[in-house]
Formats: sequence, structure tokens, C-alpha cells
Amino acid sequence: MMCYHYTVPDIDILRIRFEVSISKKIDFPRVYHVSGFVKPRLPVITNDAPNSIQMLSWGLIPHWVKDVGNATKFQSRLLNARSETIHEKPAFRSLIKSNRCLVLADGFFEWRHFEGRTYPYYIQLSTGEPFAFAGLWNNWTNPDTNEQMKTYTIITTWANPLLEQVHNKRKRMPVILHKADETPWLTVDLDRDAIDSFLVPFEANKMAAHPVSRLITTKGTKKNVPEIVKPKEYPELPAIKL
DNA sequence: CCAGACGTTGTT
DNA sequence: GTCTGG
DNA sequence: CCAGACGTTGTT
DNA sequence: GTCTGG
Repeated sequence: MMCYHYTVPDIDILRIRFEVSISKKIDFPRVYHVSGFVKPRLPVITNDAPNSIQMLSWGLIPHWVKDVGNATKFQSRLLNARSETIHEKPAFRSLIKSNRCLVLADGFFEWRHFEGRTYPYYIQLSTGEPFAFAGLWNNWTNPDTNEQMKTYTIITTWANPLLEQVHNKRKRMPVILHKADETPWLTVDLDRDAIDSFLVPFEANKMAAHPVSRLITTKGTKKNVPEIVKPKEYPELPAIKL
């Protein structure tokens, strides 16, 4: 896949892990689940302000979008950007050179399809540590109000052997950066090959995945609750083997 | 030249 | 089958 | 992505 | 803004 649903640590854990300052105006508790389709504002570190965390709206709006109606359409369609075509697509090719960012998280959700049913999984690093997805950001000006709106998208790549089995329909996964690559990713003057070297699947043996309940796709329930990431046994579901 | 798309999924 | 809402 | 809806009429 | 299709 892709990545349309993820989790975010609380502000104190982010401050320590990413060694950044955070505006006093920004404060939020842990996010146990957020869906990109509601255009949430979430913590991101951009290359033009690498020492601070900002709240950006998930779903990229290219600078040439002319009105709010189209901006909304683009947002829900540009939650992800394919790494394989990111240097060519009009929406991304200029941003990949100059507007890279870290999207702060500590887990994400994907769906496994098995015998006609859908099983949600929660995926983390084996250590449970926070990490950053590789992302692109953009500053869009609403022509009607002149208001600025910063938005971002998460870059995807082909699935590693773990995600091939979990996200078995699409076999894609979000790009997770190694900790040592986070600062280099935000360096402005990277050439194309250097950029591409980051856009690869994270090692499967450093990740863990477990099935969770269908709370995540149940209408009318609160989803930002600890139970949503709790492991759930499905007896009919074969184990994943690496 | 103008008009329209600009994306990821999944599905075929 | 296809669209909308989350 | 998944889940759930998928319509017209008339009336307010 | 920039590219593609007509």
C-alpha cells in the first residue's frame, strides 16, 4: 500500500527522539489512530525548519491548485506519492528537490486479505521506537483568503518480505527512514541518485506486525483509543513467516 | 493554439 | 459496479 | 484504504 | 506551473 492510517507518539516522546524544539502552542496526546481521509494536522519536520516540529495537514495540495474545492480533491488523493515516479509526476517533481520532510510516527495500519475477508494489521519497528516516514511538503495559498496552508504526503515504495504478506493485495509500504538518514534526507542539495537511495523498503527483520480488531473499520466508534492497536487472534488466519 | 490534467489505489 | 464518507 | 450506500416525490 | 492531447 500505502499508508493511509498511522499512529503518533505524544509530544514529549517526539521532542526527545527527534531532538527538536516545539512551540508552546503545540501540544497533543498520543494518537492511537488517524485516517488521512479526514485531512488531519499532524507533526512534521520540514527541511526549511529542521530544528522544530510543525503541524501540517496530511494530503498534499500542489501550488497550482486554484480553489478550495479542488484543493480538497487533491488532498484526499495525494496522501501518498510513489517513489518510482516521484521525479516525473507534476505534483511532486519540484518538491522532491527542495521540499522534503520527516513525518513523525510510531506505527501504521495495513489490511491483509485472506479468503475473501479483510484483516487489519498494526505494524511497528521491532523496538517499538518512534520513526519518520519520508515525505514531501508544500505551502499552498488559498487564493480567496490569502491564507497559507502547509500540507504533506508520505512516500511509498515496494513492500519488504513482511509487508508483502500483510499488505498482500498491493505489496507496497511507506518509506521509513533509518535514524541516521533523517538529517541527510532534509539536506537541500541532494542529487537524484542520493534521493533515490533513501526511497527503499525498511528491513523486514527490524519490523513487527500483528492483527488487530476490526474496530478500525467499524462505523460510529471512537478509533483514537488504545484498544485499536491491541493484538487480536483470528484462529482462521495463517501465521506470517519470514 | 487552447483545454484539461496534474494521483494512488485496485481491477481488468 | 461505483461512489461517498471517514 | 474499508464500509456502506446506491432513489424520487413532495413538503417544510 | 507545466505538460499532453487535440
